[in-house]
Amino acid sequence: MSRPAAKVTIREVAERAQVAISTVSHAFSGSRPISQATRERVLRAAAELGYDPNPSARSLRTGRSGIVGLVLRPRYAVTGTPDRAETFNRLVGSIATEMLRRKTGLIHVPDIDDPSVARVPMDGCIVAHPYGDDSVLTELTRRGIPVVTVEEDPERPGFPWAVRLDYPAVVTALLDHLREQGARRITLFTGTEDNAWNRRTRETYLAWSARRRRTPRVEVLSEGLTPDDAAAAVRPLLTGRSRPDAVIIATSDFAALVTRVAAAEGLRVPDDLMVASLTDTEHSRTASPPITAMDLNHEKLAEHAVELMLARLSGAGNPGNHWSSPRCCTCARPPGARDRPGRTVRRAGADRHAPIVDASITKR
Amino acid sequence: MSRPAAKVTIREVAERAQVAISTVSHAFSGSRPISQATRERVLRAAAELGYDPNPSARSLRTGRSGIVGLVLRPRYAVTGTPDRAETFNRLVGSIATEMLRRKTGLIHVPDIDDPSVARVPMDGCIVAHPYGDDSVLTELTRRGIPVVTVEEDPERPGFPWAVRLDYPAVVTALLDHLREQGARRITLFTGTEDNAWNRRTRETYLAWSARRRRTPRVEVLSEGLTPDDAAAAVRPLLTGRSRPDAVIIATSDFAALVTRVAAAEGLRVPDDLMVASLTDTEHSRTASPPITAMDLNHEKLAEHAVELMLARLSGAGNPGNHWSSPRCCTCARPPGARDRPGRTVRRAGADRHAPIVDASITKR
DNA sequence: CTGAAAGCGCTAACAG
DNA sequence: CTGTTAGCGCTTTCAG
Repeated sequence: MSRPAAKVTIREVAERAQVAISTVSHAFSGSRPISQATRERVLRAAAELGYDPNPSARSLRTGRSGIVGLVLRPRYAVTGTPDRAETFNRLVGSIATEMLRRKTGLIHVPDIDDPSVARVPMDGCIVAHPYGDDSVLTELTRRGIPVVTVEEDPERPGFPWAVRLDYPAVVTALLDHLREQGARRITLFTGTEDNAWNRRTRETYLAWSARRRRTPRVEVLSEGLTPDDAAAAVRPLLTGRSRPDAVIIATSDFAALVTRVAAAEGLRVPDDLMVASLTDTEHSRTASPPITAMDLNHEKLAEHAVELMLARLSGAGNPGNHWSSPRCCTCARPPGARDRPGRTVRRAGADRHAPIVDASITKR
Repeated sequence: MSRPAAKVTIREVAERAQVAISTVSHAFSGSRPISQATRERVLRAAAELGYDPNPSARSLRTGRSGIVGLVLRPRYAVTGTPDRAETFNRLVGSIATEMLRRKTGLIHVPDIDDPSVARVPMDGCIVAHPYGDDSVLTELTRRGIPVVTVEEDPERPGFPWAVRLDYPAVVTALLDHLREQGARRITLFTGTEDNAWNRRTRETYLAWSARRRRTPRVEVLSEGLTPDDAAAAVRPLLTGRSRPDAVIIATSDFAALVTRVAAAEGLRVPDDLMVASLTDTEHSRTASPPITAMDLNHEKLAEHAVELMLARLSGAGNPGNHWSSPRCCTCARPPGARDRPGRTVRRAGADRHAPIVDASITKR
């Protein structure tokens, strides 16, 4: 019982149970008929010795580890502000929880680009928020590791194993909301991270502006800026004769910062300046004055990404065929397509795509 | 370059480079002298073939995987309320971030008790918030896997590889704060989870009550209760002639709930009833009326747990000897001991213990 | 400095 | 139904 924890192998179990090692193996896996008597003898011997199968040996032999990797791409997600940490934590927590439910190991993959870092045994890998033409996707593909992404790599529009967010719908709703509140000149402060989040939101903003015959105004604000630098960059853009009466700021911590800058400039929020952000965090939820925010719905993204990964690993040839939970998704809609509110559009070939998750906006 | 991602082995690299496979191995590991010419030939062959060492084969051979496991014990942390999720996410996120910094793989271990679930290759395992006489600790120890815990198993007080929280100091501070605000009858609502959090806070409450010559009043509220059941259980205890003028409720979501129950009973918070919680979440931070809360300081716990784990894996015989970051810790203080504010106590043998992290309270 | 060979512990043919 | 055996891909002696 309280044996000194020496690692006991299948061979010792076989000896003690007086059977061949293959019998022990099969007694556990059930992959071939074993007489009741033998099975019991084996299991008892194993229990007495405290046998525990060596996962590396098993993986080496079978070629599978039963482990899924996770890589979170955004540079500023890990280091950085509490807001970024919150976003990171929410996604990681959701994926971990979902994997736990599925009783499958999830491993945070350390530095896939650094050759000096030890490789990790994974059957597949979830890559969250990839960049355009993402190098990690390239590398994993080269290694032959099946990948599922949370949000698409914007340079790989045809990649079918991506869970997408429906940006056009939600960003349009956000813009319409601001407009209904009286906004006439909306400036978008976008980030420098080249991912779907920045790209799609910008595209949607431009398309909306064109449709509404408004002059778009896009400013770039690096996610890596210090609060002071960000404030300094934003300040001159909030004043002057053509100043905006509403701003959309990608990162929520910068959004909170903008409200302070505005106050310092004598602008009242939201009367003189409405502020909205493209990610929802505690900051945006509790800011005073209030900040309207887009919720990326990490929990749903995670749930679907995990489901998609497991489907892919169990041999699904393409995402659509084996997809089982179209609940919150509009799977029929090809990426980029927009449908009218309340209307479901079905198109040929659409079932070859992974689902699109609905984001939402919280109006404040 | 864009080879069809067939897994290439060390043998093929050896063939292409016209060397023995052991030479290839050593060319990568640098564990024996290799001539410059051969090394280059090997590395080029590897690059051309897209060689990627098989981690399972390596682990099988070396006996180490370079991966650390993570198990989060509290039953209600994963499923359950948003508050629990936040607590879970914060801890998981912090540990993941810290492990990433250390370029070491972190794996969420699925269901260690369930024999049908595939084992996972880990060199060590971090167990967060273990129960008293925790079965997972027992099992891991039996398997000979080095363990570090976040908070101690209350039934294993001598276990040195535990990062502890300084409950006496912070809970006493919390009680003193309530008392200074005028609280005369403080009731503690404790949970049913048998872990350090519940035990230590209760002990401290009882000790404080004895010291202050107050009659302690402890009520038990299972963490698994639905909000409705929790409300129903709490309601009668808030009223009556000997009703408390302050309550400390372990879980913050129940704390928020108590404020609602109190309001429904016509009690004003905090005038008629002060409310404090033993964990800090967005709920407690933003509740109105305000909730004083204890912050478990997950980030620091995580940082220290990871550091301790890596120290243990690199052969540290005991925690104290290899401990390098006593910044926020009062390592000299044996578990349970209290020192006077602003005074550092050093005791013999204290360096054999892992650090004690300071929690804090946020007064609201 | 390099090669040959022995396994790490397990699974999956293939024989009985 | 059970036993024997050949490796999975790698590291590490031990010889040259």
